[in-house]
Amino acid sequence: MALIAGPTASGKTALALHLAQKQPVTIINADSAQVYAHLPILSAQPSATEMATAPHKLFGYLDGRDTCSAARWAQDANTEIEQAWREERLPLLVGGTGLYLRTLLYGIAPIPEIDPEKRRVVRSLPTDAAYQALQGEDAASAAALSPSDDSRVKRALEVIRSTGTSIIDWRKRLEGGIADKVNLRPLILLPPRDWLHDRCDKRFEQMMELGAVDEVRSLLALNLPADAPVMRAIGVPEISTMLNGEIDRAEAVSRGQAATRQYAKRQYTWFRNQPPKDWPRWIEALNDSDMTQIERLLHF
RNA sequence: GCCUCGGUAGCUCAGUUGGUAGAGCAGCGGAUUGAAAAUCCGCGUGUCGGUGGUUCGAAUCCGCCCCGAGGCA
Repeated sequence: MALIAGPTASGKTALALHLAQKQPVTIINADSAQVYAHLPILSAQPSATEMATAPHKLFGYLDGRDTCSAARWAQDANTEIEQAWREERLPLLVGGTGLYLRTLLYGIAPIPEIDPEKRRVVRSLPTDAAYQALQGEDAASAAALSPSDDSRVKRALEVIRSTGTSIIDWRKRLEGGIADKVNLRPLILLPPRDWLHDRCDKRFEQMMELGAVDEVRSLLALNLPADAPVMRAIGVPEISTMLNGEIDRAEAVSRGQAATRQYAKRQYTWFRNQPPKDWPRWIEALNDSDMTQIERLLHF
């Protein structure tokens, strides 16, 4: 199994398509926004033409009413990997969601599904109230978190309320990882920041030209819950604000570009520090002339 | 040509009676265990347009010059 990871706009898709010319592969999406069906443009899914050149899996396969999760994706990815093997194709994972990839490879705590009603109650709490509750119900977790870390505070609270066990105890076990069952050939793209920023800026402008606004308009018409993950994909809040008439197009573009750069930076930090040290890092801008060398790194 | 206003961080701007400067945004570093394109933590990065002067001390006061906007001609 091969793996290409790196920040947004680092050229992962182009690289994957190039590699797909070299040997039979199944390209498997490892990006948490590209799993949803409603934002092919804004989430930067490969185009239909691109997808026609090789089997593509887990792109746009979920409805926005669904909520993906690291564990859900890892399970689906595992299924696709095994299917690819049966077809004698190399699974080629491509994406920028570090947590998803980590879960697939190294597993995750076996926490049961959260009671939906308890989740609803927890999520409706203001952050400080949730933190106060957590201090009372799971002091150890509370002590380990920043009181303003809304999503982690609420996750810890829903876990203690739904399972009766602290998330700290759950996390003593990791289950489901496939790292020791696969021959992994990973590559991390960490191109120069200036180059990446430039590509982030151009990419968002291009998305606007390709119809991102219509895409968001259609998404809004579905009236999905405000906390649906697809609703907070980069560009959705910015373009929604524009459609409300609060900002003009130029401002929406500039905010969308900034959000893209900030996201790329977070991914950069993740991929620089979280993956094993022995995973190769490609730190140059991605050029056609480097392809031979990259193929060698990935054992193509 | 004269008058007025402005020139302080990458951008938009604060800066009280003179004590070598600080906000927002952007940016940078970090965290990340079932919403992760989320969430959170940390960090001012500066010849205060230039130059001469007053002063123990000037972003702040004075002179001259440069640049930008507007007004009068």
